[in-house]
Amino acid sequence: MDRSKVLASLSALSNEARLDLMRLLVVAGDDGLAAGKIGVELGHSASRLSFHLGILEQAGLIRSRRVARNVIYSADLAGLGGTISYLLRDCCMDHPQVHACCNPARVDDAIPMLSE
Amino acid sequence: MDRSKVLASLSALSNEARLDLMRLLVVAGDDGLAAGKIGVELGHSASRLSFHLGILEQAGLIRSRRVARNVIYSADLAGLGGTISYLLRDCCMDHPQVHACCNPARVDDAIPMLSE
DNA sequence: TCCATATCTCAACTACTCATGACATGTTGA
DNA sequence: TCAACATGTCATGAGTAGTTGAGATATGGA
Repeated sequence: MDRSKVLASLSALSNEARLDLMRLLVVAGDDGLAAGKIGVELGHSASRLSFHLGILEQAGLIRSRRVARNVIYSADLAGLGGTISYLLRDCCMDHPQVHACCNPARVDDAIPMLSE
Repeated sequence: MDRSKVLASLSALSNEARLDLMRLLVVAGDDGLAAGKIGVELGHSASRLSFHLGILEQAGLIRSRRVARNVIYSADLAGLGGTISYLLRDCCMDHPQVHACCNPARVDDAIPMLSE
């Protein structure tokens, strides 16, 4: 995953509406959700929703497919994972203290830290 | 870690200059680096550097301390870890496919995925 | 005290982000 | 074919981010 893509992903995730969108789509799983249903769920106008979905899709964090008259959106877990992975490896240099946070099963191996 | 803090962290990280800063400070370790040295290393003007350091510090991703006439900056690994942890847990709902990416030692346990 | 060094703050400007409403496009069923 | 529905695109305007250069503040040594 290249740097500009990671920057786009982080920028996409740094917005409350889009963070809500991501969570909703992760929960929805591979089946995804129709745009209209998402709008109702989150209380966004169609154009606002379309704007944010477009940013997430361009960042490679979600995917879309047309089914009849609906457009179904679903989370792209590889994109999400790739972004987090980049942060851990290329930005945090795989520092054990940072790694400990995302690997609950192995926290004891690492330096004591970060519970908030 | 609360949501607004995570949003601030993600926003802070979604900028090339600040991502460079973070990496530099993670590598520098607990000793940290003086602002002047960082500026030389990354080729930023003093005011530009101060601006970005301020954003990272406000987001809880770095810390500063004054030593003589220098201000020494160092990475706040707990802040960084907390942000990544939030993404994994509250946004990705601890999905195994996303988790796999940040736990090289246990990738085999998870669904095959994301190498790019 | 005075000067050089290190860093921060401020104003001004450009560029970008985001929300809104109007309109366009594409799809389905009568 | 036409109306209703689902979604996307566009123009606009407010607000915010980022860069620059000038100047302010703080520190240490002569």
